[in-house]
Order: sequence, then C-alpha cells, then structure tokens
Amino acid sequence: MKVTIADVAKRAQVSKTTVSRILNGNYAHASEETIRKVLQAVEELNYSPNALAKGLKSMRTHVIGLVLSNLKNPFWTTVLEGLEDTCRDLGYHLMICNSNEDPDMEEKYLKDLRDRQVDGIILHPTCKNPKLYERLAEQRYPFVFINRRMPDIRVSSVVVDNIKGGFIAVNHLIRYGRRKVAICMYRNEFVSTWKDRLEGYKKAMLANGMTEDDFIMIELEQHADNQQEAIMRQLKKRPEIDAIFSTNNMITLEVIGAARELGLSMPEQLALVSYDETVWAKYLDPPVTTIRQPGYKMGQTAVQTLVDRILSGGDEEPTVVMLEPELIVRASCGAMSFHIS
Amino acid sequence: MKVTIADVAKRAQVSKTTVSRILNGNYAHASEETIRKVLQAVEELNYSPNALAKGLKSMRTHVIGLVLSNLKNPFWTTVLEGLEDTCRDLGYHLMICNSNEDPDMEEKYLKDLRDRQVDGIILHPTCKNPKLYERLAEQRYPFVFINRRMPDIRVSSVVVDNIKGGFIAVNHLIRYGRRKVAICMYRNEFVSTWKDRLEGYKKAMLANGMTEDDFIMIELEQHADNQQEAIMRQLKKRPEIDAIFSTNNMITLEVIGAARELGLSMPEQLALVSYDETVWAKYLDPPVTTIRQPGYKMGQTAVQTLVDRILSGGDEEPTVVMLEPELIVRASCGAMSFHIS
DNA sequence: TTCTTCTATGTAACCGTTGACAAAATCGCT
DNA sequence: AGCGATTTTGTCAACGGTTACATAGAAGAA
Repeated sequence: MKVTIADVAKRAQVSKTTVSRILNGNYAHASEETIRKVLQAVEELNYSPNALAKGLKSMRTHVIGLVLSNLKNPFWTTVLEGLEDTCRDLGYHLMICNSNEDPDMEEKYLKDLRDRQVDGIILHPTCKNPKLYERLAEQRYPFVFINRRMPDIRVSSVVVDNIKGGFIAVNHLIRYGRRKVAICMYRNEFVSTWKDRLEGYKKAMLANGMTEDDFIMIELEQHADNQQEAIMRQLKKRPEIDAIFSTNNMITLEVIGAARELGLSMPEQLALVSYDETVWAKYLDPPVTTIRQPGYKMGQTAVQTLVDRILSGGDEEPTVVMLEPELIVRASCGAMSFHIS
Repeated sequence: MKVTIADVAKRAQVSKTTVSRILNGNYAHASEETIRKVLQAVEELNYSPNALAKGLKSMRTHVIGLVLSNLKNPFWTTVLEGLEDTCRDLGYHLMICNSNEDPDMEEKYLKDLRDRQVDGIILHPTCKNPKLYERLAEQRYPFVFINRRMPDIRVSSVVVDNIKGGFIAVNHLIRYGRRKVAICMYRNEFVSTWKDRLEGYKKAMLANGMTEDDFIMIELEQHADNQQEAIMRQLKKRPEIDAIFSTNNMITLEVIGAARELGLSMPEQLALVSYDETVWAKYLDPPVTTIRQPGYKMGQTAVQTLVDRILSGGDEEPTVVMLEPELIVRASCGAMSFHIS
C-alpha cells in the first residue's frame, strides 16, 4: 500500500539515490531525461517521502515544540495564530502542549518533545523549574521563552514590556484626575509579567508625586472562584478607591461585575484600565480602556528567533525582544468624559 | 552527545535487543540481574529513546494531526483544551494546523500530516474538498470530523446538535412573547453548522404556528468588516423585528453594537439569544442568553473516537456522536423580566 | 545419559531515507 | 585511439530503534 522511494526508483529505472537527489532539488548533475522519468514515476505512484525516515537520517524534523500554560486566555489564541502562520511560512510544523502552569507537566512535555526530536522549543515557562531551564540552555538546545522572562537565565525571550504597560495604564488614570488607584492582580511571586505590571504601577504612582503609602493592592487567588466577592470586599473596605488598574482580562470582568453589584457607576465613581485588548472589550458596559499586547507579533517573533537559532546552530548570544504595549482609550477610564474643572 | 540504545547496551553488557525488550516492558523472560543492569545504565547515561526511530520501525508515531479553521473563535480554545487533555491521557501528542477556511491549505496540511506519519487526523473541514475527504475515507485513513458534518461522506464525526440548538434558542424567544424573530448569520452554503442552526430556527418558527412568510433572515458576509452597519440597515428596514437569534458570538457583539447605536433597548425592544457561551457573555449589557456548546466534551470525544479507530485498524462503521447544546438564560432574551399580561 | 522443553539472551534484518564514496559514461583534446 | 577531466549515476552504510529467528544453558522426563 505504502509507496517508498525504492518503488519510485524501480519504476523510473534508476537508483534510490538519484530519486532522492532529484526530489531534494540540490542536484546540478542530472540529465533532463532522468529528471523526467523520476518525476513521472513520482506522479504515477503518488509518492511522497516519509518525514520520519527523513528526520531520522537528517537529524532535522522541521517540527517546533510549543509548551503553553493556559490556552484558556484568549490572548493566547492570537499568539497561537502568529506562531502558526510563521511556522507555515518557514516550513515548520507545531506540536502543541499545555502545561497548565504545572511544573511537572512542563518538565514531562519538555522531555517528550526532545524525545520526538523537535528542532526547537517555544516555552511559556511556569517559571518554577529554573534549574531545568538552565540545563537546557547549557546544552545549547534551541529554545526561546515567550511572554515571560527569567532574567537570570541565559535564554532568548520574546516578551512585551509589561513595566511600560503598567506605567501607561496607571499614568493615564492619574492624568485624568484619579488619585486613589488600586492595582488588581493575582498573588504570584514567580512570574515576570505580574511583577512587571506591578512595577509599572508603582513607577507611575511615584512619577506622579505619590508615595508608597498610596499604593493600593487588591490581591486575588488565581484559581479561586469567588473572585468577584473578594474584589467587592476590598472595594468596601477602601471606599476611597476611585480607579482600578486590572492586570488581565478575566480580572477585568470580575471588577465590572463587582462594581455593578455595588452600584458603583463607571467611570464616574470607579475608573478602569485593563490589561489585554479583547474582541469584547468595546462591547462591555462601559466599553473598557485596555492595554493591547501585540500577541500576533509575539508569536511571529518567537518563531523567527527560534528558527534563526536552529539554523545557526545555537551559538550566538541569547536575544531579548521586547515588544511595545499600546493604550486603547474607551469610556471606562473616564478620559472621554473628562473636563478640567 | 546523543546517547543511543547501543550505548546503553554496551554499558550494561547486553545486546540492544535486551535493552529494547526491557524498556518496552513486555518481556517476561529477563533475569532480575539483567533488568537491574539495564535500568542502571539507562539511569547513568540518562538515555531516552528516539521517537523518530521508534516510529519508523513500528509504524506508529503516537501523534495526532489536528486541522482547524479558525483559532480566532474562543469556542475553539475550549475544544483545544479537551483535545489536548485527552491526548495527554491517552499518550498522544498533537500537531496543530490552521487551514483558515482555505481548501488549498486544508489539502496541503492533510498531505503534510500524512507524510509525517501521524497516526490519525482530527479535521474541522472547510467542507470544500468533498472528493478529498472521500478519498481519505476510502483509504481507511483514521480520521474524524469535528464540529461540522458531511452527511454524504462516510466518516466518523463528533458534532453538536445544531438543529436542536437553533430550535431551543428560537423556541425560547417565541415562548416569551416574541413573534418577529430574525436569524442573523453568515451567508454560507457549505457548512453544516450554519445550515443546521437555520433549520432549527425554521423548525421552531413553524412549530409555533408561524409560516415561511414569517422567516426573517439577516445575512452577513463572513469576512466583511462593516458587519454592524449591515445589521443596522436590516434593523431599520424591518422595524417590526423584536428578537434576534444570533448564530455565533462575534455576530452577537455586532448585534449589541448595532442595537446600542440605534437606541434600541434590550431586551425590551429587541431580545437576543446567541450561539456560543463565552466567559464574557454574562458581563455584557445586557447579559446575554446563550446556547452553550460542550466544546471540551467535543474535543475529548473526538480524540477518543479517533484513538479507538487507530487501535482497531479502522475497520468498523463510522460513528456519529451528537452532543447536546444547552440554553443559558440571562437578561438579553427578556425571559427574566417577562410578565404575562 | 539423552532427549525435550523452557528460560534468557543474542544476531541480523528491517523501517525509509540520505550521503560519502565509487564507478560508469561522456566529452575534449592530443 | 588513448588519456584525463567532467558529468551522471549507483553502491552501501549509516540514522536508532524493533523483532523474527537462532542459540545457549538449565531443568525435567525417560
């Protein structure tokens, strides 16, 4: 049933080598006649080469492994698109794994992917396996971090400037008159994105003449399911809060729910800027001002970076690409109805 | 650098065969001593087998190919999770491709995946390559359709009952007093999901004493970007419309935008039921009544079906699994504020 | 003791490619 | 015609596993 290169060779009356050479192009010394015969045989038998055998021999599979940690967040859908498109353009395929923020899963998948001889790995690290990442980096295994960075580990990364994103968001709120700005985020000591957004928040506060005493943190447990209530409790405890910087799109929904429940008008009593632009942000009530992250670009760049590394043999210095976040102004931040009094 | 089974064999002072047998478990006749030596060598050398070589010989890669057509829609994120989790549980990996509704891409990817010797394919068909699907089916290549069905082609499929979904949605609207119910959908003759939802709409209308003359169709071009305007035009032309059955979550957002723009109050002047439950539906204004599709379950079932087929050699009859949609009532349909007058 | 039957392990072919090297065919030139 | 250079094609050993078959040794039966 399965037709191999040997079948083609026989039918075209040439050797396997000749077929292989002609099919792989890089073969100057072939007569017109032979090429014709081979191509015809390929056509007639509907031959196409076994990528496994090819990979085994050539040590290149043209597969890139991808380890993500939360497919749920629609941000990643955009990233995935960028990854996918770019892989296609560069002739790679994508093997996708979901670590679910579990370091053990992450380790297992990393091993699995290498056993499968993928040419390189794009990793959204849980950040809980530092020695593992270090080992991979030492072995010069081609891989890149995406979205999160680990400054101590010498690995190429493609991330968004979250400090800047946090700064822009909070600075914007303050500029439009808010002083009691709270940051609403998950409790998480590991991950650079959270730390950076928080740092951006602090920077913006300090840059606008506030002190550490003015910082207001609403911390949530990432996997709890009473988020909205937790937010309501905090808002009731600190009724002076007049703005919230919400650090991801799920939290934003909970904040809106909480405000609605408490009868706080938005943006009048409570202004809001949210991380992560989404298709639905502008249809919420009120339409939400967001920080857009270039997800597609991030995917694109990650693949490019990885493929560069694969092709170069992985000798060069790790690179860090930092993409720019962007503020998208809508009604929730209060800027649109702002009047200098 | 790379350690092979031969290295292990040498270090343990046994043959490659013995190592292979011990590592693959199915080997009753091995002395304690040999097992110990081999395991120790494996440990010391940190050996792990090359999946490519394994696959080449065994004709099994434990990889499932996945061809989707629109990663953008968050519904697929849920499906992907189901696919991913189930693959992990059953010992498979997922190679993901995005056809983008383009039949040529679809064909290319299908070929690529087979060249890569994936054990089977899960396909969200563009439905524009019927002869191709037929050929695959004839060759008994293990694959299953997901989400969309093609009744004429003998292929296992895992879908949601879209006729029922459409029926439930529209029946619900009518039950709460609406009579001029429009269906808002993409113009698309190919795809079962759209045809079925439309059929469900018609069934519900007829079942409630209406005739074909009462059908109101608002058709949109899938890739146009003035959707909201198109909807507004239709709504102005047919001011009697008092309810909309929106057939996917993107359309729903556009409908809400259109209604807001026209100053139509929801649900009073315009009621809405939407296909596809989303995380944000309940935070919209008004919170949207939706038809939830069991996406995770769909992914799960697709993998199970495919793996069954792979393991059985693909001889049995194709199966069709039809999952049940579910109505989630919120404010937009008007049911919550409904009073019998 | 000798023959049979297990048990425990090894030998070598094979999966479908590629590529280093060898060889045959063609050509130009004397 | 004879030679080397060049073009064109073929041979065969990898790549890293698995597995059918072979074999050696030990135990059991006659």
